[in-house]
Amino acid sequence: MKTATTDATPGRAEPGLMAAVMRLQLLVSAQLGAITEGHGIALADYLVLGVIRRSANGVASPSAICEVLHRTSGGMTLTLDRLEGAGWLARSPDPHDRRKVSIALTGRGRRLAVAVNDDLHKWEHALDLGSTRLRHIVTVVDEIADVLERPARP
Amino acid sequence: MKTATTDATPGRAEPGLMAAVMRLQLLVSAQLGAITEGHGIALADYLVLGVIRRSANGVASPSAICEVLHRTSGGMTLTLDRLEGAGWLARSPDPHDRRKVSIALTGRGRRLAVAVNDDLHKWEHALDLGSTRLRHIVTVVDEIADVLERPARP
DNA sequence: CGAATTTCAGAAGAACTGAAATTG
DNA sequence: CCAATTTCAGTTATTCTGAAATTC
Repeated sequence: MKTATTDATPGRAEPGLMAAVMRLQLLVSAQLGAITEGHGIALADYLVLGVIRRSANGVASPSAICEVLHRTSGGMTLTLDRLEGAGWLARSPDPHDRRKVSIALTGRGRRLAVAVNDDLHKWEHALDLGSTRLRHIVTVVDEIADVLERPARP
Repeated sequence: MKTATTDATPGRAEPGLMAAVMRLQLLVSAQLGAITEGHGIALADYLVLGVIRRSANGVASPSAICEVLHRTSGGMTLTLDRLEGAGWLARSPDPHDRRKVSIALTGRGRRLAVAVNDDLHKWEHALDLGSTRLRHIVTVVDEIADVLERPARP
């Protein structure tokens, strides 16, 4: 019976999408983190600002942010408290449904997010990939993400 | 002249390698985390096992692991304590240089790592990308990682 | 003695879980 | 009354920082 192990060979046997993506993830986290820290914000916190900035009308609800970033509501409250305290975002009550809260960036928050974003673009350019190549890469990355995003088949 | 501003338009203006990679990162973390948790180990801890398993002779030093995973030595000591306590790895003194310590997986640790790896492969297959397409994707991901890995030009 | 490697002690910060409060 | 949304309280687990110990 040999069906037990899928991979008995010690060396690398398959392409290994996961290993590749994990390696990319570690490198990206380290470098993006360095960029955001340079602006005085943690990567995880910048992601929150980014989600808000990219939301419709620049406004998002806490629960929507939770869903995108895979975080819990309780933890997000703390994070939003911190970011609000830093003056990067503001809460405001939803006029139509008073259970809800709208989160929007403040001027400072938007400026920070844009500044970080600009650095990211510079960083991309410094990679010195051709723009054609860049577009191709982005297409492929988006493709993987699309596949991962579609609901796991039941 | 259009080269000046990076992004004045509200909508999406550029490919945005970073946004794409970040999205991928979030999706991958969530799904890989779910897989490792299913085996009773956190993703971060599994990464440590993975680094050891893929090291030469299946042996690594704490500092080498730190470098790969961008962690501090103090923190790694705690992590190794935990993983050793769980019976997944073992420390042994280096015979040539007694300042050093060698970390190797135990049988249980290796079995766990292999089991997780098998699940990752199944998961990859379930994505149902053609194997040609898969190889292409891996190639592209590796290419980005290679670019990021080479020292930031001075 | 200076450098390298690991570990220890203490602390901080972030996130989660479960329950409570408010509103639809 | 039930569901949805956010917040609160308490806890837990993980990591970091800085210094100490050992050895080259």
